[in-house]
Amino acid sequence: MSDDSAINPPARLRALISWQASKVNTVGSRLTAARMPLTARADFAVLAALEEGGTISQADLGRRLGLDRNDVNSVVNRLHEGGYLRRETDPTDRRRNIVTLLDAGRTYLEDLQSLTEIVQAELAANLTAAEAEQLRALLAKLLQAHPALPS
Amino acid sequence: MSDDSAINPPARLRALISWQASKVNTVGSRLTAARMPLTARADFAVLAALEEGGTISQADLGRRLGLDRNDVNSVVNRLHEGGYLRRETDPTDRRRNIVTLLDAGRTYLEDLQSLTEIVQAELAANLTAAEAEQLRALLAKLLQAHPALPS
DNA sequence: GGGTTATGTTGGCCTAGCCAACGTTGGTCA
DNA sequence: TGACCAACGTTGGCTAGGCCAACATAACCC
Repeated sequence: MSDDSAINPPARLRALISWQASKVNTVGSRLTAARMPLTARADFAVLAALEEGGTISQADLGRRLGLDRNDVNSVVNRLHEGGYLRRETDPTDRRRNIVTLLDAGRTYLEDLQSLTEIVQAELAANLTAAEAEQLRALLAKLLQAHPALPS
Repeated sequence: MSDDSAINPPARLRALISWQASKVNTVGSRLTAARMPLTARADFAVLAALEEGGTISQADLGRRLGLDRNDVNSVVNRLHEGGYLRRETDPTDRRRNIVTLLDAGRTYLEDLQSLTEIVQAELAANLTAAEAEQLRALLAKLLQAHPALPS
């Protein structure tokens, strides 16, 4: 079998955290796509932010999630059309749309949580629990030094 | 300053390796884009594979890099038009295009290597050298359990 | 009261990953 | 040998994601 040698990526790439992260991201997308529509990832992010943050504006959602305003907008549109959240203009600041999680959104969130946990387990299948925790800690520490949004 | 609390992503997301990897990938893209055109990443991958693997076919390139055949094709097109590599049909198997790195490709590769190292340092700015090495090892171990390509 | 800033919204661009289909070529096996 | 099957390169297209620009409205500041 020459599979192993053929599949091995070049050392110059294996040395790059950015390349590895890109590949982990790709594998995660594939595992996710096997269990839910890909757009459910963004849904999950917004729902989780609402569940944790309560009623917040779309702009705040974007800042917490590291998403652009217009991208938040399209996700909120989708979730609103699905009846998962309520969207109303903030009476104290009429520029803002404040968004509130509805009960349907909570159940949707928990459904996605279950599927997500399966995907995480598959993704980290080769790691012990301690290694997975270490990996999360290192990734978090790396991310801590960088802004969630470009500007 | 309510920045810290506002910027913090929800715990449900922080617990996901896939979400963290996606964010690291995004940050890496941003840092990369500040130093080179984004397409140079794919160039770098192909050039590195050629430098390490010698003369190989496009299909082999795809397998080593985890890229789809048509994506390899477009990168090879770009590099060929730039005069960085030679592309000829394999005399022993006329289905294949075998691709060879040229001198211009080597210098281009080294140029990208320099820029890439800067980006890696910026990306891992918050990690010690030991932590960065640990992170690379954990990501590699995670990736080991997954195929580079879907099918 | 005038300029600046934040917000939501629309529209668009590019990269990346993926899939389908086609013609060509090589391999298999009946 | 001939007929099917697999691999390859190539073209074309789809989706998601990250990003930017522009606009109107609304709040803020001095």
